[in-house]
Amino acid sequence: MGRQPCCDKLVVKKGPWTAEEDKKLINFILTNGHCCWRALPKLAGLRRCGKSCRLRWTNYLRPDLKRGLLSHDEEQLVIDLHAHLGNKWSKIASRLPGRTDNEIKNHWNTRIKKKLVKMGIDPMTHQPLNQEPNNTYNPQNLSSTSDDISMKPRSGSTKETNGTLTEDESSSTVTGQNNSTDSENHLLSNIYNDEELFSHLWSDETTTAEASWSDSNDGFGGTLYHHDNNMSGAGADFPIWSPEGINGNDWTFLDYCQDFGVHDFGF
DNA sequence: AACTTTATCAACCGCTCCAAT
DNA sequence: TATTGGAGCGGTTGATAAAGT
Repeated sequence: MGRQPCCDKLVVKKGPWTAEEDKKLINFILTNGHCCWRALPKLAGLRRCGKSCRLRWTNYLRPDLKRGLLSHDEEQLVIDLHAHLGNKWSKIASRLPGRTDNEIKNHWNTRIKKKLVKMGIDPMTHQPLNQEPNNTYNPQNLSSTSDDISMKPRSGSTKETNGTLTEDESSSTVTGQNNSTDSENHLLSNIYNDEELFSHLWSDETTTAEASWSDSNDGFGGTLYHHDNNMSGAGADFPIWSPEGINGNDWTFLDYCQDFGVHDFGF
């Protein structure tokens, strides 16, 4: 007996989500939470697969999402984390508040990968190209060739035990020029400079960001939403939310709701 | 201006993981 | 312990925009 498909492929709609569908999904989750993704589409009146709803929510509609291009520091952190974790995009994303695994994966494949190759670094091994993976990695060879990404030296071998990195990784630092905002820089530099905090971030325990999301998930009480000024392109047409309410708060979640009609969200 | 190529990103697919039974 | 089914993850695709010729 085969396994039942997650949804009736003949009934479910595919392709880009419409504003109307977004509205239904947001409205339902705000009101009821997402108890069961499989059952959600029917309950919410959507002709979508539960998986599709989950993806849409986690990658696009979630209120704590920070959209727009990754800042230099975020990019640097992704490279660093990728060197430790490999293509574990969800784990990497969990270290970058407001970023999704899909977003990071896309960014890696479309931008970072190319930059690293351009710099003569193998994106998969993080070793210089034309060099055996086991050979000693010498970051000084790279610093002169890197344009806007600098690779930090790997201290010791990459180790991960049950998802928790050992101490010599936790003390690693990220260097490089940046073009992100002062607040981001301050935040990130504090993280990097605080070994204890960084060590904590390496652990698999729930991060502060995740916790804050959890806190705000019960109807988003007390959560501040903001528009990320850095966003660009198509993303600018969609809601940009973050729980911290930093970086200039000129577009709130409620504004977005207003576009649909606040009443539609049950407020 | 028209066409082609390249880049980007939202969304889908199929698989694995893991909790419940 | 084995089975089942939901959730989540990573790879890939396809549509669209932007850049180049």
